[in-house]
Amino acid sequence: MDKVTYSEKAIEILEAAERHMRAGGYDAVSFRDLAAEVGIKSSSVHYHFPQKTDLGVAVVHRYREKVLTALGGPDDSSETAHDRMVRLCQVYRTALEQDGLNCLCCVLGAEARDLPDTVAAAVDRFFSSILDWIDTALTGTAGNRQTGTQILAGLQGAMILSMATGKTAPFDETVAGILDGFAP
Amino acid sequence: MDKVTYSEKAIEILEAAERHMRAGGYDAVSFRDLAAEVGIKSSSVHYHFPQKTDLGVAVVHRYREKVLTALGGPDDSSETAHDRMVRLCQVYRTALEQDGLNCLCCVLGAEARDLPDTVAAAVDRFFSSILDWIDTALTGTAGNRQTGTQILAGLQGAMILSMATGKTAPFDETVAGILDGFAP
DNA sequence: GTCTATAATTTGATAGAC
DNA sequence: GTCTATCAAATTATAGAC
Repeated sequence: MDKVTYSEKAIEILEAAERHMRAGGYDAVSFRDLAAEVGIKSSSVHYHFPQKTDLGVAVVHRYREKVLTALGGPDDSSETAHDRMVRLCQVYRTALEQDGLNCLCCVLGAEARDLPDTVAAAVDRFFSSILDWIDTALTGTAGNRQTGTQILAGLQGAMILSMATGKTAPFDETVAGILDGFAP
Repeated sequence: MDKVTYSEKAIEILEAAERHMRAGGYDAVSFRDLAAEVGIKSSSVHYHFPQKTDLGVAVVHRYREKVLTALGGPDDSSETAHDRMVRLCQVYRTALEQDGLNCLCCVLGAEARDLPDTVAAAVDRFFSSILDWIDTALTGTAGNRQTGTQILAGLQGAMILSMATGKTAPFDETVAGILDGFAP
């Protein structure tokens, strides 16, 4: 697979870049700010990630792996589809409540038209992977790709409303509606 | 009311700024680019909108009024709640298909944490106004504020998925799910 | 790996003439 | 209202020493 390993310092840079991107988008990341946060100079950040697009792609790929890991397997037969959707919603809620930050690909997806092509492609791949996960998680239910799209759209939109209003209520209300679709 | 009138040139600037913001967010707008697009110099743009935050707030307010106008009255008694929700979805779809651009407040809401306070407040007001419209439009049905939040979240998230994947299918599939909730 | 130094460009913003 | 001219700051990025 295309697993990549990073030095400790590179990981510090990736984490800082992710925070800034989730708060303000691709343009909210600056090499100088990142450098100051991890205690080096901006030219040293370029050593780890030559171009900003390299950093952007790496952040999105890493975020994708982190989310998929947090989601766990979508095909554990001891679970119901409802269990899995609860977990999906929980992963998003933790991101919102614990970090106080948006989903990375919610922010980048919104400004996708202006993103460098390689970064936009990584964002596209993120959504594709999450939809695949949901697809498998819903196997054997009335769920199909369309249901998965509706669920994912609801989660992304719910995050926007919560970030824009500064309240968690919109997110929770939307999630309640999503999970109701799986109640008996 | 707080209606504001603008000169023709100011309107040209507002329209250009809206396009850039809907494509790439607040930082995608530059006074020099706007100036070139409307055929004047950047210092002349500052004459119309002294600070960038002034421009940002004006764009959001103007967008809100345009969307509310496009939505029309939410309390026409000759319509059903379903009719009104179809119109709401149609307004969003037109924005996506005709302009090829995201909803302005979907982009700005996603990066709300890093926006200047006055701009973030304008985005908050936009969502509040749309939720009020939906609230009224659903009067007399099982609809309440929570249902409205779910519908609005679905629309915003659907736009993100469609912009990020470059396809309209995710939007249409999500809208179909939303409108199904009002079918007999 | 990290540094200093620097280049080339872009940004928001202002002063003052016309 | 628009212009020229300018500023201070920030941006991505590179060259070369240690």
